[in-house]
Amino acid sequence: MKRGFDRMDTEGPEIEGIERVDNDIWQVPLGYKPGMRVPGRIYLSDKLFTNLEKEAVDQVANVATLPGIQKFSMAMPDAHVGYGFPIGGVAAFDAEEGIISPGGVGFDINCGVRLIRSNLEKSDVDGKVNNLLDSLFKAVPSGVGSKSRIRASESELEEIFTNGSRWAVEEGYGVEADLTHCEGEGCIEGGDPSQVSAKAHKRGRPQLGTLGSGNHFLELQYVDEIYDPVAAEAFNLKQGQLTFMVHCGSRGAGHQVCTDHLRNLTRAVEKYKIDLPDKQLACAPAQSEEAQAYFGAMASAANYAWTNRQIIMHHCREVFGQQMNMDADELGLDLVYDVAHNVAKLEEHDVDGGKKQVYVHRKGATRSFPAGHPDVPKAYRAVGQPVLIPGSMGTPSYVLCGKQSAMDVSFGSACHGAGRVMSRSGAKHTFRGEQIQKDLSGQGISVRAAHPSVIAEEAPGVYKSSSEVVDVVDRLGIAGKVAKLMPLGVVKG
DNA sequence: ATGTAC
Repeated sequence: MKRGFDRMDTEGPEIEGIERVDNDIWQVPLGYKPGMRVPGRIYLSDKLFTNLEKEAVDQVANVATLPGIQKFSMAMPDAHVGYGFPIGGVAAFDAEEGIISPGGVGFDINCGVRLIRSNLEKSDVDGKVNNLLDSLFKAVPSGVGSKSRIRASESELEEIFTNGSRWAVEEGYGVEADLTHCEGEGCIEGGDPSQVSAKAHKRGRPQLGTLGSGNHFLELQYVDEIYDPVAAEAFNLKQGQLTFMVHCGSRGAGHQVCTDHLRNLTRAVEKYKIDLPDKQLACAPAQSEEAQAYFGAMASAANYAWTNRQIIMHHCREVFGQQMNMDADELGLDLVYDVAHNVAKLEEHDVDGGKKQVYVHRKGATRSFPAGHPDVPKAYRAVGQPVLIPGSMGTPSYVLCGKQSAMDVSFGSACHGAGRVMSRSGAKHTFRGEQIQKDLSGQGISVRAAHPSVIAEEAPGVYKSSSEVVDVVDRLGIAGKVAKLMPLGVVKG
């Protein structure tokens, strides 16, 4: 196997000081680093353990030192090193005594995934995949700095930042059911456009309905396997069915929000005299002006991301209509669900035998609420929320459903994807985009990309096995496998 | 992830 050149590729068989406490559960004990207020927990199989970076474990321990952290500083099986907090990290902080930190959310605020089902079967697109991909590639601007034809006015942008994807539906980019089939109905309450800088407004205005770059994609897929027939029926999924996935985030607007507020919260660390093991953990007391300003801006960026995915989905539906020569009812391109992978949310959880309000930071982690939870859409209340896990390019994606254990062990959270094992720079040295594209084509998977280098950076070999990651959360009962989706064609940013 | 460094 080809290998890259940087430390992310080194296989570390032993990480001193961490302990296995159960199958797939590793503990970072209080003594691992000074100042830890709670232990760390890393949910990981033996096999994935060989890819675990020591620096990611150190980050789990660093997060455990933050004021007001509850139960454990956690990392999902797809964890790897991130800015301050690990990607794949989950941490909940007391809403009164705790902190809020942009590092716990990441730069791509509400990077997330939506899944669309259809009345079509795989065979219905035989010989049409390439035309569909070409049209999708044209309909959704992609790549770094891409812009759309939509120009939201200042008042429209403020509405999007405040209320999320409802604006898009009211403007005709979708239907009411798209909102009820979306995490939080496409909105985090508390979005505050006045905390979003003029620069972030300016970057966001021309980017509604654009895909972006990196691991973001549009994917034509089919249901290859059903694991849980009851949940699959609730989600309106069946064997052989054509599905469609959108993976993207808040583009330049979210990035700018993170940049702006990191600067502000770095100053707040001194003001509130918070002792940090790593400057990248910049944060402020949850109820402070600075933390609430960040939260309002972060919620705005999250709302922008949901609107972005809503508009992208609408344009893709139009493409399907034209290419398949079918109307909306015939196509049945209904939104199954949309999940955020990078957000902080104010939620109620059971802690120490009582209910508590906490700011749950999920950075590369999916909410995974179980059956019966009031925040699960009514249509899915009997089985749990859909948990959408995109594969890396050319590998399967998974649909899971939220399970009760998630509420007990991970503040209602599960993994979010495969997780990188090689950096982008390593990947560009190791792979050539044209060759990867050819290899995938040989497997029956067509790829379109804004630039070949993106294909190299996102080559299947730079990610862990999504199947292995998903199996860990399934075994732990954090989320249960419902269906496996295989790619037919991909549009990369 | 990102007007891919300020």
